[in-house]
Amino acid sequence: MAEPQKQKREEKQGLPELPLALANGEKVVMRFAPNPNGAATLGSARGIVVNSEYAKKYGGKFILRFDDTDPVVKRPLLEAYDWYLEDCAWLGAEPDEVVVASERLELYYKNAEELLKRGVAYVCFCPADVFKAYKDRKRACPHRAASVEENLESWGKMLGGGYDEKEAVLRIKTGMELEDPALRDWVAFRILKREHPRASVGRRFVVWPNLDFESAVEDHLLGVTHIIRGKDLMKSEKRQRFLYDHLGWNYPETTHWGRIKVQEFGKFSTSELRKRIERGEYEGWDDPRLPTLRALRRRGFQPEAVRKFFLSLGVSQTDIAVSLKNLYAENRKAVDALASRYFFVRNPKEMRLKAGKGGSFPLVARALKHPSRRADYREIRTGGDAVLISGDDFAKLREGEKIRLKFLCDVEIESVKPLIAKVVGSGSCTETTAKDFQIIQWAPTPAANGIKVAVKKPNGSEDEGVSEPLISEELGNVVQFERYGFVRIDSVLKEGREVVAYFTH
RNA sequence: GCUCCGGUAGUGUAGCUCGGCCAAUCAUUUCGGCCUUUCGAGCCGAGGACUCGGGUUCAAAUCCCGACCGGAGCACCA
Repeated sequence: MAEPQKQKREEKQGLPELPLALANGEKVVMRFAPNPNGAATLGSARGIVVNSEYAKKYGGKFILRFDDTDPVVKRPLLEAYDWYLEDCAWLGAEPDEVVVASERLELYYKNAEELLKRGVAYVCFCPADVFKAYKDRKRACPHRAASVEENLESWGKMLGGGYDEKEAVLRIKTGMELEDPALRDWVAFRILKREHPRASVGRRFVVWPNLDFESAVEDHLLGVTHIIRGKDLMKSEKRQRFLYDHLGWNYPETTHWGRIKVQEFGKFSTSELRKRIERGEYEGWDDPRLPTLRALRRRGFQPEAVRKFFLSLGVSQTDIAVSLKNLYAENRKAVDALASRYFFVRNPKEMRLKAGKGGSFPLVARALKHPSRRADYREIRTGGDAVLISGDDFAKLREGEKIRLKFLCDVEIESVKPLIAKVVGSGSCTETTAKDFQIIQWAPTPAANGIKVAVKKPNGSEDEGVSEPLISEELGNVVQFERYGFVRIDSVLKEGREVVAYFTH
Protein backbone atom coordinates (compact mmCIF):
# COMPACT_ATOMS: atom_id res chain seq x y z
CA MET A 1 0.00 0.00 0.00
CA ALA A 2 2.82 2.38 0.79
CA GLU A 3 4.70 1.40 -2.35
CA PRO A 4 3.26 3.86 -4.87
CA GLN A 5 4.13 6.86 -2.73
CA LYS A 6 7.73 5.88 -2.39
CA GLN A 7 8.03 5.39 -6.08
CA LYS A 8 6.56 8.82 -6.64
CA ARG A 9 9.24 10.42 -4.54
CA GLU A 10 12.05 8.67 -6.37
CA GLU A 11 10.78 9.78 -9.73
CA LYS A 12 10.84 13.42 -8.74
CA GLN A 13 14.59 13.56 -8.89
CA GLY A 14 15.08 15.10 -12.30
CA LEU A 15 12.92 17.52 -14.18
CA PRO A 16 9.17 17.37 -13.75
CA GLU A 17 7.28 15.28 -16.26
CA LEU A 18 6.05 17.04 -19.34
CA PRO A 19 2.34 16.99 -19.97
CA LEU A 20 2.17 14.26 -22.58
CA ALA A 21 -0.69 14.56 -24.97
CA LEU A 22 0.93 12.89 -27.90
CA ALA A 23 -0.82 11.05 -30.67
CA ASN A 24 0.12 7.45 -31.22
CA GLY A 25 3.74 7.02 -32.14
CA GLU A 26 4.36 10.75 -32.02
CA LYS A 27 7.74 11.69 -30.63
CA VAL A 28 8.55 14.52 -28.30
CA VAL A 29 10.06 17.41 -30.26
CA MET A 30 11.77 20.18 -28.31
CA ARG A 31 13.45 23.26 -29.62
CA PHE A 32 15.75 25.97 -28.44
CA ALA A 33 15.36 29.14 -30.49
CA PRO A 34 17.90 31.89 -29.82
CA ASN A 35 18.60 35.03 -31.77
CA PRO A 36 22.32 34.75 -32.57
CA ASN A 37 22.99 38.42 -31.90
CA GLY A 38 25.83 37.46 -29.58
CA ALA A 39 27.43 34.51 -27.85
CA ALA A 40 25.31 32.16 -25.76
CA THR A 41 25.03 33.31 -22.16
CA LEU A 42 24.08 31.55 -18.96
CA GLY A 43 20.49 32.33 -19.82
CA SER A 44 20.83 30.56 -23.16
CA ALA A 45 22.42 27.63 -21.38
CA ARG A 46 19.25 27.09 -19.43
CA GLY A 47 17.29 26.79 -22.65
CA ILE A 48 19.81 24.48 -24.21
CA VAL A 49 20.15 22.24 -21.20
CA VAL A 50 16.52 21.91 -20.23
CA ASN A 51 15.17 21.44 -23.73
CA SER A 52 17.80 18.92 -24.69
CA GLU A 53 17.32 17.11 -21.40
CA TYR A 54 13.63 16.65 -22.06
CA ALA A 55 14.37 15.41 -25.57
CA LYS A 56 16.76 12.85 -24.09
CA LYS A 57 14.41 11.88 -21.32
CA TYR A 58 11.62 10.99 -23.73
CA GLY A 59 13.77 9.73 -26.56
CA GLY A 60 12.67 12.66 -28.68
CA LYS A 61 14.22 15.24 -30.92
CA PHE A 62 16.09 18.43 -30.12
CA ILE A 63 16.06 21.25 -32.64
CA LEU A 64 18.26 24.33 -32.63
CA ARG A 65 16.52 27.12 -34.45
CA PHE A 66 17.99 30.54 -35.09
CA ASP A 67 15.28 33.17 -34.80
CA ASP A 68 17.30 35.71 -36.72
CA THR A 69 14.60 37.74 -38.40
CA ASP A 70 15.59 41.16 -37.14
CA PRO A 71 18.45 42.57 -39.19
CA VAL A 72 18.18 45.94 -37.48
CA VAL A 73 17.35 46.17 -33.77
CA LYS A 74 18.74 42.80 -32.75
CA ARG A 75 20.99 42.23 -35.66
CA PRO A 76 22.51 38.73 -35.77
CA LEU A 77 26.25 38.32 -35.35
CA LEU A 78 27.65 36.12 -38.07
CA GLU A 79 30.14 34.24 -35.89
CA ALA A 80 27.50 33.52 -33.26
CA TYR A 81 25.78 30.85 -35.34
CA ASP A 82 28.82 28.59 -35.07
CA TRP A 83 29.37 29.55 -31.47
CA TYR A 84 25.92 28.28 -30.60
CA LEU A 85 26.70 24.98 -32.29
CA GLU A 86 29.94 24.73 -30.33
CA ASP A 87 28.24 25.58 -27.08
CA CYS A 88 25.50 23.02 -27.65
CA ALA A 89 28.06 20.35 -28.42
CA TRP A 90 30.06 21.32 -25.37
CA LEU A 91 26.97 20.98 -23.19
CA GLY A 92 26.25 17.56 -24.61
CA ALA A 93 23.21 18.90 -26.40
CA GLU A 94 24.01 18.33 -30.02
CA PRO A 95 20.91 19.29 -32.01
CA ASP A 96 19.24 16.69 -34.20
CA GLU A 97 18.30 19.46 -36.58
CA VAL A 98 19.41 23.02 -37.16
CA VAL A 99 17.10 25.58 -38.72
CA VAL A 100 17.84 29.15 -39.73
CA ALA A 101 14.73 31.29 -39.92
CA SER A 102 16.18 33.98 -42.17
CA GLU A 103 16.60 31.37 -44.90
CA ARG A 104 13.00 30.30 -44.75
CA LEU A 105 11.22 33.59 -45.33
CA GLU A 106 9.36 32.24 -48.37
CA LEU A 107 7.66 29.69 -46.16
CA TYR A 108 6.37 32.46 -43.96
CA TYR A 109 5.22 34.46 -46.97
CA LYS A 110 3.17 31.49 -48.12
CA ASN A 111 1.42 31.29 -44.82
CA ALA A 112 0.82 35.02 -44.86
CA GLU A 113 -0.81 34.74 -48.26
CA GLU A 114 -3.02 31.95 -47.05
CA LEU A 115 -4.14 34.06 -44.12
CA LEU A 116 -4.91 36.97 -46.42
CA LYS A 117 -6.97 34.71 -48.65
CA ARG A 118 -8.93 33.53 -45.67
CA GLY A 119 -9.57 37.14 -44.73
CA VAL A 120 -7.95 36.82 -41.31
CA ALA A 121 -5.05 39.15 -41.96
CA TYR A 122 -4.72 42.56 -43.54
CA VAL A 123 -2.17 45.07 -44.67
CA CYS A 124 -2.32 48.06 -42.37
CA PHE A 125 -1.02 51.49 -43.31
CA CYS A 126 -1.55 53.19 -39.96
CA PRO A 127 1.49 54.78 -38.34
CA ALA A 128 2.23 53.07 -35.04
CA ASP A 129 0.79 55.82 -32.86
CA VAL A 130 -2.38 56.07 -34.92
CA PHE A 131 -2.98 52.37 -34.62
CA LYS A 132 -2.34 52.49 -30.90
CA ALA A 133 -5.08 55.08 -30.59
CA TYR A 134 -7.51 52.75 -32.37
CA LYS A 135 -6.35 49.89 -30.24
CA ASP A 136 -6.79 51.75 -26.98
CA ARG A 137 -10.34 52.63 -28.00
CA LYS A 138 -11.07 49.08 -29.14
CA ARG A 139 -11.83 50.39 -32.61
CA ALA A 140 -10.88 48.92 -35.97
CA CYS A 141 -8.74 51.00 -38.28
CA PRO A 142 -10.04 51.57 -41.84
CA HIS A 143 -7.61 49.07 -43.35
CA ARG A 144 -9.14 46.21 -41.44
CA ALA A 145 -12.11 46.34 -43.78
CA ALA A 146 -10.11 46.01 -47.00
CA SER A 147 -11.16 43.22 -49.34
CA VAL A 148 -9.12 40.08 -49.90
CA GLU A 149 -8.18 41.32 -53.35
CA GLU A 150 -7.02 44.69 -52.09
CA ASN A 151 -5.01 43.04 -49.38
CA LEU A 152 -3.35 40.60 -51.74
CA GLU A 153 -2.40 43.44 -53.99
CA SER A 154 -0.95 45.48 -51.15
CA TRP A 155 0.92 42.45 -49.89
CA GLY A 156 2.43 41.87 -53.29
CA LYS A 157 3.54 45.47 -53.41
CA MET A 158 5.06 45.13 -49.95
CA LEU A 159 7.07 42.09 -50.96
CA GLY A 160 8.21 43.83 -54.10
CA GLY A 161 9.61 46.77 -52.20
CA GLY A 162 6.84 49.10 -53.25
CA TYR A 163 6.56 50.68 -49.82
CA ASP A 164 9.06 52.33 -47.53
CA GLU A 165 9.91 51.11 -44.08
CA LYS A 166 7.10 51.78 -41.59
CA GLU A 167 4.68 52.54 -44.37
CA ALA A 168 2.85 49.23 -44.10
CA VAL A 169 2.63 46.14 -41.92
CA LEU A 170 0.73 42.89 -42.09
CA ARG A 171 -1.59 42.35 -39.15
CA ILE A 172 -3.32 39.23 -37.93
CA LYS A 173 -7.01 39.69 -37.12
CA THR A 174 -7.67 38.69 -33.57
CA GLY A 175 -10.31 41.20 -32.57
CA MET A 176 -10.02 44.85 -31.61
CA GLU A 177 -12.54 44.43 -28.83
CA LEU A 178 -10.43 41.89 -26.94
CA GLU A 179 -10.13 42.44 -23.20
CA ASP A 180 -6.37 42.21 -23.27
CA PRO A 181 -4.91 45.08 -25.29
CA ALA A 182 -1.75 43.09 -25.86
CA LEU A 183 -3.64 40.71 -28.10
CA ARG A 184 -5.47 43.08 -30.43
CA ASP A 185 -4.60 42.64 -34.14
CA TRP A 186 -0.90 42.12 -33.75
CA VAL A 187 1.82 42.77 -36.31
CA ALA A 188 3.10 39.75 -38.20
CA PHE A 189 5.37 41.38 -40.81
CA ARG A 190 7.11 44.70 -41.20
CA ILE A 191 9.32 46.28 -43.83
CA LEU A 192 13.05 46.52 -43.23
CA LYS A 193 15.32 47.56 -46.07
CA ARG A 194 18.57 46.51 -44.57
CA GLU A 195 21.08 43.86 -45.51
CA HIS A 196 21.00 40.68 -43.41
CA PRO A 197 24.43 39.60 -42.16
CA ARG A 198 24.08 36.14 -43.71
CA ALA A 199 25.51 36.28 -47.20
CA SER A 200 22.95 33.77 -48.43
CA VAL A 201 20.17 36.15 -47.39
CA GLY A 202 21.72 39.54 -47.92
CA ARG A 203 19.36 42.04 -49.51
CA ARG A 204 16.98 39.57 -51.08
CA PHE A 205 14.08 40.47 -48.80
CA VAL A 206 12.49 43.62 -47.48
CA VAL A 207 9.56 42.10 -45.59
CA TRP A 208 10.42 40.47 -42.29
CA PRO A 209 8.24 38.48 -39.91
CA ASN A 210 8.11 39.33 -36.24
CA LEU A 211 8.92 36.71 -33.64
CA ASP A 212 5.31 35.83 -32.90
CA PHE A 213 4.67 34.94 -36.49
CA GLU A 214 7.97 33.32 -37.39
CA SER A 215 8.10 31.27 -34.24
CA ALA A 216 4.48 30.18 -34.48
CA VAL A 217 4.80 29.00 -38.05
CA GLU A 218 8.12 27.27 -37.43
CA ASP A 219 6.91 25.43 -34.37
CA HIS A 220 4.12 24.02 -36.47
CA LEU A 221 6.28 23.19 -39.49
CA LEU A 222 8.89 21.50 -37.32
CA GLY A 223 6.34 19.49 -35.42
CA VAL A 224 7.36 20.92 -32.06
CA THR A 225 5.33 19.21 -29.35
CA HIS A 226 6.46 21.15 -26.27
CA ILE A 227 7.67 24.70 -25.91
CA ILE A 228 9.54 25.90 -22.88
CA ARG A 229 10.22 29.59 -22.79
CA GLY A 230 10.36 32.64 -20.59
CA LYS A 231 7.16 33.91 -19.06
CA ASP A 232 7.80 37.21 -20.78
CA LEU A 233 6.52 35.33 -23.81
CA MET A 234 3.24 34.28 -22.21
CA LYS A 235 1.29 36.76 -24.27
CA SER A 236 3.00 35.36 -27.32
CA GLU A 237 1.24 32.11 -26.79
CA LYS A 238 -2.11 33.85 -26.64
CA ARG A 239 -1.36 35.83 -29.77
CA GLN A 240 -0.11 32.79 -31.60
CA ARG A 241 -3.15 30.73 -30.69
CA PHE A 242 -5.25 33.02 -32.90
CA LEU A 243 -2.97 32.17 -35.76
CA TYR A 244 -3.22 28.45 -35.07
CA ASP A 245 -6.99 28.72 -34.93
CA HIS A 246 -7.08 30.62 -38.23
CA LEU A 247 -5.06 27.87 -39.88
CA GLY A 248 -6.58 24.93 -38.05
CA TRP A 249 -3.36 23.86 -36.34
CA ASN A 250 -2.83 22.39 -32.88
CA TYR A 251 -0.84 24.48 -30.49
CA PRO A 252 2.07 22.72 -28.69
CA GLU A 253 2.09 22.22 -24.93
CA THR A 254 3.78 25.14 -23.25
CA THR A 255 5.71 25.74 -20.07
CA HIS A 256 6.89 29.17 -18.98
CA TRP A 257 9.72 29.85 -16.64
CA GLY A 258 10.55 33.01 -14.76
CA ARG A 259 13.40 35.38 -15.30
CA ILE A 260 16.72 34.21 -14.03
CA LYS A 261 19.20 36.62 -12.58
CA VAL A 262 22.67 35.48 -11.69
CA GLN A 263 23.62 37.36 -8.56
CA GLU A 264 27.28 37.70 -9.45
CA PHE A 265 26.58 39.15 -12.86
CA GLY A 266 23.51 41.26 -12.17
CA LYS A 267 21.34 42.20 -15.09
CA PHE A 268 22.71 41.87 -18.55
CA SER A 269 21.38 41.59 -22.05
CA THR A 270 23.11 40.24 -25.10
CA SER A 271 22.70 43.59 -26.84
CA GLU A 272 24.32 45.36 -23.93
CA LEU A 273 27.23 42.91 -23.82
CA ARG A 274 27.72 43.35 -27.52
CA LYS A 275 27.86 47.10 -27.24
CA ARG A 276 30.50 46.94 -24.55
CA ILE A 277 32.60 44.40 -26.37
CA GLU A 278 32.52 46.47 -29.52
CA ARG A 279 33.53 49.49 -27.48
CA GLY A 280 36.54 47.53 -26.30
CA GLU A 281 35.55 47.34 -22.65
CA TYR A 282 36.10 43.59 -22.78
CA GLU A 283 38.66 41.47 -24.56
CA GLY A 284 35.99 39.56 -26.41
CA TRP A 285 33.03 37.28 -25.91
CA ASP A 286 35.17 34.93 -23.81
CA ASP A 287 36.47 37.59 -21.45
CA PRO A 288 36.47 35.96 -18.00
CA ARG A 289 34.32 38.76 -16.63
CA LEU A 290 31.40 37.86 -18.89
CA PRO A 291 28.48 35.52 -18.28
CA THR A 292 28.93 33.74 -21.60
CA LEU A 293 29.45 30.05 -22.04
CA ARG A 294 32.63 30.74 -23.95
CA ALA A 295 33.98 32.58 -20.95
CA LEU A 296 32.98 29.84 -18.53
CA ARG A 297 34.62 27.26 -20.74
CA ARG A 298 37.80 29.28 -20.81
CA ARG A 299 37.72 29.50 -17.06
CA GLY A 300 37.64 25.72 -16.86
CA PHE A 301 34.05 24.91 -16.02
CA GLN A 302 32.93 21.41 -16.84
CA PRO A 303 29.84 21.00 -19.00
CA GLU A 304 28.23 18.47 -16.69
CA ALA A 305 28.44 20.99 -13.86
CA VAL A 306 26.63 23.58 -15.97
CA ARG A 307 24.00 21.01 -16.89
CA LYS A 308 23.38 19.96 -13.31
CA PHE A 309 23.25 23.55 -12.20
CA PHE A 310 20.44 24.38 -14.61
CA LEU A 311 18.55 21.16 -14.10
CA SER A 312 18.49 21.89 -10.38
CA LEU A 313 16.68 25.17 -11.07
CA GLY A 314 13.75 23.34 -12.58
CA VAL A 315 11.13 25.11 -14.67
CA SER A 316 9.18 27.12 -12.13
CA GLN A 317 7.46 30.31 -13.09
CA THR A 318 8.87 32.44 -10.31
CA ASP A 319 11.68 34.84 -11.04
CA ILE A 320 14.87 33.71 -9.43
CA ALA A 321 18.17 35.21 -8.40
CA VAL A 322 20.66 32.39 -8.14
CA SER A 323 24.17 32.53 -6.88
CA LEU A 324 27.03 31.12 -8.85
CA LYS A 325 28.03 29.36 -5.65
CA ASN A 326 25.71 26.57 -6.66
CA LEU A 327 27.51 26.24 -9.96
CA TYR A 328 30.85 26.35 -8.20
CA ALA A 329 29.74 23.55 -5.92
CA GLU A 330 28.75 21.40 -8.89
CA ASN A 331 31.92 22.21 -10.73
CA ARG A 332 34.09 21.46 -7.74
CA LYS A 333 32.68 17.96 -7.69
CA ALA A 334 33.36 17.57 -11.38
CA VAL A 335 36.83 19.04 -11.36
CA ASP A 336 38.28 17.87 -8.06
CA ALA A 337 39.19 14.38 -9.22
CA LEU A 338 40.86 15.46 -12.43
CA ALA A 339 42.74 18.55 -11.32
CA SER A 340 46.38 17.98 -10.41
CA ARG A 341 47.66 19.96 -7.46
CA TYR A 342 50.40 22.54 -7.78
CA PHE A 343 51.89 25.26 -5.63
CA PHE A 344 51.36 28.87 -6.55
CA VAL A 345 52.48 31.79 -4.42
CA ARG A 346 50.76 35.09 -4.98
CA ASN A 347 52.81 38.27 -4.46
CA PRO A 348 55.87 36.15 -3.67
CA LYS A 349 58.34 36.91 -0.91
CA GLU A 350 61.73 35.31 -0.85
CA MET A 351 62.57 33.23 2.20
CA ARG A 352 66.28 32.62 2.79
CA LEU A 353 66.96 29.25 4.29
CA LYS A 354 69.65 28.48 6.83
CA ALA A 355 70.84 24.93 7.12
CA GLY A 356 69.87 23.16 10.27
CA LYS A 357 71.75 20.55 12.25
CA GLY A 358 72.30 18.24 9.30
CA GLY A 359 74.15 21.00 7.52
CA SER A 360 72.49 20.67 4.13
CA PHE A 361 69.42 22.06 2.40
CA PRO A 362 66.51 20.03 1.15
CA LEU A 363 66.79 20.28 -2.63
CA VAL A 364 63.95 18.18 -3.95
CA ALA A 365 60.39 17.83 -2.77
CA ARG A 366 58.35 14.80 -3.73
CA ALA A 367 54.87 16.18 -3.78
CA LEU A 368 51.58 14.41 -4.34
CA LYS A 369 49.84 15.38 -7.53
CA HIS A 370 46.53 14.57 -5.91
CA PRO A 371 45.79 13.84 -2.25
CA SER A 372 43.78 10.76 -3.07
CA ARG A 373 46.32 9.27 -5.47
CA ARG A 374 49.07 8.22 -3.12
CA ALA A 375 51.49 6.94 -5.72
CA ASP A 376 51.35 9.86 -8.10
CA TYR A 377 54.22 12.26 -7.48
CA ARG A 378 55.64 15.39 -8.95
CA GLU A 379 59.09 16.69 -8.14
CA ILE A 380 59.84 20.27 -7.21
CA ARG A 381 63.47 21.37 -7.11
CA THR A 382 64.40 24.30 -4.98
CA GLY A 383 67.26 26.55 -5.96
CA GLY A 384 69.12 25.62 -2.79
CA ASP A 385 69.05 28.14 0.00
CA ALA A 386 65.92 30.10 -0.95
CA VAL A 387 62.25 29.55 -1.76
CA LEU A 388 59.26 31.81 -2.31
CA ILE A 389 56.21 32.00 -0.12
CA SER A 390 53.07 33.99 -0.71
CA GLY A 391 52.76 37.55 0.47
CA ASP A 392 49.61 36.62 2.37
CA ASP A 393 51.40 33.98 4.42
CA PHE A 394 54.36 36.27 4.90
CA ALA A 395 52.16 38.92 6.44
CA LYS A 396 51.15 36.52 9.20
CA LEU A 397 54.59 35.22 10.10
CA ARG A 398 56.15 35.94 13.46
CA GLU A 399 59.66 35.42 14.68
CA GLY A 400 60.24 32.12 16.38
CA GLU A 401 57.21 30.57 14.70
CA LYS A 402 57.48 27.13 13.21
CA ILE A 403 55.87 26.37 9.89
CA ARG A 404 55.95 23.62 7.34
CA LEU A 405 56.85 24.11 3.72
CA LYS A 406 54.55 21.44 2.42
CA PHE A 407 56.32 18.32 1.14
CA LEU A 408 59.72 19.99 1.68
CA CYS A 409 60.70 20.62 5.27
CA ASP A 410 59.82 22.31 8.54
CA VAL A 411 61.41 25.63 9.31
CA GLU A 412 61.60 28.05 12.19
CA ILE A 413 61.40 31.76 11.45
CA GLU A 414 64.57 33.46 12.63
CA SER A 415 63.81 36.88 11.29
CA VAL A 416 61.02 38.52 9.39
CA LYS A 417 62.42 41.86 8.17
CA PRO A 418 64.82 40.08 5.97
CA LEU A 419 62.91 36.82 5.88
CA ILE A 420 65.21 34.12 7.15
CA ALA A 421 64.20 30.69 8.33
CA LYS A 422 66.21 27.83 9.77
CA VAL A 423 65.61 24.30 8.63
CA VAL A 424 64.40 22.20 11.52
CA GLY A 425 65.33 18.62 12.28
CA SER A 426 66.76 16.45 9.57
CA GLY A 427 65.47 18.69 6.83
CA SER A 428 62.47 16.68 5.79
CA CYS A 429 58.91 16.78 6.98
CA THR A 430 57.94 13.16 6.91
CA GLU A 431 58.64 12.29 10.53
CA THR A 432 56.36 14.54 12.52
CA THR A 433 52.73 15.30 12.00
CA ALA A 434 52.05 18.95 11.78
CA LYS A 435 49.12 19.23 14.13
CA ASP A 436 50.18 22.39 15.81
CA PHE A 437 51.61 24.51 13.08
CA GLN A 438 50.70 25.97 9.74
CA ILE A 439 51.39 24.17 6.49
CA ILE A 440 51.95 26.48 3.57
CA GLN A 441 52.76 26.14 -0.09
CA TRP A 442 55.90 27.53 -1.64
CA ALA A 443 57.62 27.81 -5.02
CA PRO A 444 61.13 27.82 -6.42
CA THR A 445 62.51 31.25 -7.27
CA PRO A 446 62.43 32.24 -10.94
CA ALA A 447 66.22 32.21 -10.80
CA ALA A 448 65.97 28.51 -10.07
CA ASN A 449 63.10 27.11 -12.13
CA GLY A 450 60.00 28.87 -10.86
CA ILE A 451 57.48 29.95 -13.44
CA LYS A 452 55.85 33.33 -13.50
CA VAL A 453 52.10 33.10 -13.49
CA ALA A 454 49.42 35.69 -14.13
CA VAL A 455 45.97 34.63 -13.01
CA LYS A 456 43.09 36.45 -14.63
CA LYS A 457 40.13 36.66 -12.31
CA PRO A 458 36.45 37.07 -13.10
CA ASN A 459 36.31 40.46 -11.40
CA GLY A 460 38.78 41.77 -13.94
CA SER A 461 41.77 41.85 -11.63
CA GLU A 462 44.90 39.84 -12.09
CA ASP A 463 47.01 37.99 -9.55
CA GLU A 464 50.77 37.77 -10.12
CA GLY A 465 52.87 35.03 -8.67
CA VAL A 466 55.19 32.11 -9.16
CA SER A 467 54.51 28.42 -9.55
CA GLU A 468 56.30 25.16 -10.30
CA PRO A 469 57.86 24.28 -13.66
CA LEU A 470 55.50 21.41 -14.36
CA ILE A 471 52.49 23.63 -14.88
CA SER A 472 53.76 24.60 -18.29
CA GLU A 473 52.82 21.08 -19.32
CA GLU A 474 49.21 21.53 -18.24
CA LEU A 475 48.14 23.77 -21.10
CA GLY A 476 44.38 23.74 -21.44
CA ASN A 477 43.89 21.75 -18.25
CA VAL A 478 42.21 22.66 -15.02
CA VAL A 479 44.54 22.37 -12.06
CA GLN A 480 44.29 23.29 -8.43
CA PHE A 481 46.68 25.81 -6.96
CA GLU A 482 46.69 24.60 -3.39
CA ARG A 483 45.18 26.95 -0.86
CA TYR A 484 44.30 29.30 -3.70
CA GLY A 485 41.70 27.79 -6.00
CA PHE A 486 41.08 26.04 -9.28
CA VAL A 487 42.46 27.59 -12.46
CA ARG A 488 42.68 26.65 -16.09
CA ILE A 489 46.06 27.01 -17.74
CA ASP A 490 45.20 29.21 -20.68
CA SER A 491 48.52 29.89 -22.34
CA VAL A 492 52.20 29.14 -21.97
CA LEU A 493 54.61 31.87 -23.02
CA LYS A 494 58.34 32.49 -23.41
CA GLU A 495 59.27 28.86 -23.98
CA GLY A 496 57.52 27.71 -20.88
CA ARG A 497 58.91 30.37 -18.56
CA GLU A 498 55.63 32.15 -18.14
CA VAL A 499 52.04 31.06 -17.87
CA VAL A 500 48.66 32.76 -18.02
CA ALA A 501 45.90 31.08 -16.06
CA TYR A 502 42.18 31.81 -15.74
CA PHE A 503 40.67 31.62 -12.31
CA THR A 504 37.82 29.13 -12.10
CA HIS A 505 36.68 29.44 -8.48
C1' G B 1 -4.52 52.80 -16.86
C1' C B 2 -5.80 47.87 -19.06
C1' U B 3 -4.41 42.57 -19.06
C1' C B 4 -1.83 38.24 -17.53
C1' C B 5 1.20 35.43 -14.03
C1' G B 6 3.59 34.26 -9.51
C1' G B 7 4.70 34.36 -3.81
C1' U B 8 7.87 27.33 0.51
C1' A B 9 14.56 28.49 4.88
C1' G B 10 20.11 33.35 2.99
C1' U B 11 19.76 31.14 -2.19
C1' G B 12 17.50 27.53 -5.38
C1' U B 13 14.05 23.44 -5.18
C1' A B 14 10.17 19.14 -3.97
C1' G B 15 5.20 18.92 -2.27
C1' C B 16 -0.07 22.21 -4.43
C1' U B 17 -3.64 19.10 -10.09
C1' C B 18 -6.39 14.23 -6.62
C1' G B 19 -6.67 18.24 1.46
C1' G B 20 -4.69 13.88 6.03
C1' C B 21 1.66 9.78 4.96
C1' C B 22 4.34 17.51 5.71
C1' A B 23 5.88 19.45 13.41
C1' A B 24 7.37 20.13 5.07
C1' U B 25 12.10 17.25 0.57
C1' C B 26 16.83 17.81 -1.54
C1' A B 27 20.96 20.90 -2.86
C1' U B 28 23.76 25.06 -1.70
C1' U B 29 25.20 28.54 1.99
C1' U B 30 26.35 29.29 7.37
C1' C B 31 28.11 27.19 12.06
C1' G B 32 30.28 23.04 14.82
C1' G B 33 33.02 18.17 14.80
C1' C B 34 35.96 14.08 12.37
C1' C B 35 39.57 13.01 8.69
C1' U B 36 43.56 15.08 5.81
C1' U B 37 51.16 17.26 4.71
C1' U B 38 45.56 22.46 0.99
C1' C B 39 41.61 27.40 3.27
C1' G B 40 40.50 21.08 -1.63
C1' A B 41 37.67 16.46 -1.37
C1' G B 42 35.05 13.20 1.93
C1' C B 43 32.21 11.95 6.48
C1' C B 44 29.00 13.36 10.85
C1' G B 45 25.93 16.97 13.21
C1' A B 46 23.25 21.75 13.85
C1' G B 47 20.57 26.05 12.34
C1' G B 48 16.99 27.97 9.00
C1' A B 49 10.68 28.43 5.32
C1' C B 50 4.75 27.38 3.85
C1' U B 51 3.53 36.45 2.60
C1' C B 52 -0.81 38.04 5.60
C1' G B 53 -6.13 37.85 6.92
C1' G B 54 -10.67 35.51 6.49
C1' G B 55 -13.57 31.15 4.78
C1' U B 56 -14.73 25.74 3.64
C1' U B 57 -13.39 21.15 6.40
C1' C B 58 -12.91 16.45 11.56
C1' A B 59 -8.28 18.01 8.85
C1' A B 60 -5.26 23.29 4.48
C1' A B 61 1.45 24.63 2.16
C1' U B 62 -2.38 22.15 -0.71
C1' C B 63 -9.36 24.32 -2.10
C1' C B 64 -12.19 29.47 -2.10
C1' C B 65 -12.21 34.97 -1.22
C1' G B 66 -9.57 39.39 -0.10
C1' A B 67 -5.18 42.17 0.93
C1' C B 68 -0.08 42.89 0.42
C1' C B 69 4.36 42.09 -2.32
C1' G B 70 6.89 40.79 -6.82
C1' G B 71 7.30 39.97 -12.15
C1' A B 72 5.58 40.30 -17.21
C1' G B 73 2.74 42.13 -21.63
C1' C B 74 0.00 46.31 -24.02
C1' A B 75 6.78 47.50 -29.88
C1' C B 76 6.77 47.82 -37.32
C1' C B 77 12.54 43.67 -30.45
C1' A B 78 13.68 38.73 -29.57
